Amino acid sequence: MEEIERVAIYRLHAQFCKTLSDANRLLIMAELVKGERSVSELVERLGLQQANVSKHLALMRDRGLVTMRREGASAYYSLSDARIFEAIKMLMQVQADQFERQHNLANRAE
Amino acid sequence: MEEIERVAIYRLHAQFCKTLSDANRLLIMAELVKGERSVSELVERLGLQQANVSKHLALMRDRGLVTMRREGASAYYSLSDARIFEAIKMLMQVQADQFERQHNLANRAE
DNA sequence: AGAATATATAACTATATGTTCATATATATC
DNA sequence: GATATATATGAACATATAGTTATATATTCT
Repeated sequence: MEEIERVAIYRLHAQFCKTLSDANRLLIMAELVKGERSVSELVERLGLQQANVSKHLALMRDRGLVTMRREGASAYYSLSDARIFEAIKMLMQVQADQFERQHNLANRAE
Repeated sequence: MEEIERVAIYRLHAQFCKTLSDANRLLIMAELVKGERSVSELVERLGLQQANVSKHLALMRDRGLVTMRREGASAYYSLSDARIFEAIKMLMQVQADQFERQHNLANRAE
């Protein structure tokens, strides 16, 4: 693989990862992993502004993390691929393990 | 789990994910997954500025993604947990699959 | 001690991003 | 067709972040 192509791929993937790097978007995904939700359901459950939720969803849709289904005036969103939340969980576990390790070290130091 | 705590956890995790959301940092991690590297090795292989690499490494170290070992004047970095790159690979695969799916749809439409 | 090498950091600039408010668009209901 | 409801979007602002240049710190070698 050429170096230029390689860099381009990582640039693209960085943008994909950037979509995971906002707390509100992670909360939205944690909600969607339970099942399909409409915008207003997300607004109500997460206590965010409607415009804010719509914007996050538009971004996530652009980048292929969620899909949308229209039903009347409502828009129902779902995760496009279960592995996305699998990866998130895996990373959260790494972080949790590190936190615990640090905690143990701190205790042993007392 | 309380809602406030839940949000705090996702905020922390978002910061962790944010560390994955830069192309140069992903390139650094792709290099480190092959094995320990010094700063100058990374600078040479990736063609980035030394100050830039040092900054990214400092950030990654702060957030627990890499560990550092000093040897003389050199600093050797490695990934702190193999699962980090596993998660990255998983997400890249999701993206690759989506790309392929879109490509197939485009071909079928011709 | 002084020079050379390796890494880190501070200051600065440019750019990207999240949030909010206001408004637009689309669908359903009367 | 007018009104209400659901969602999307544009403008504006504040903030965060990446990259660069210059410099500081630390270590090795002579």
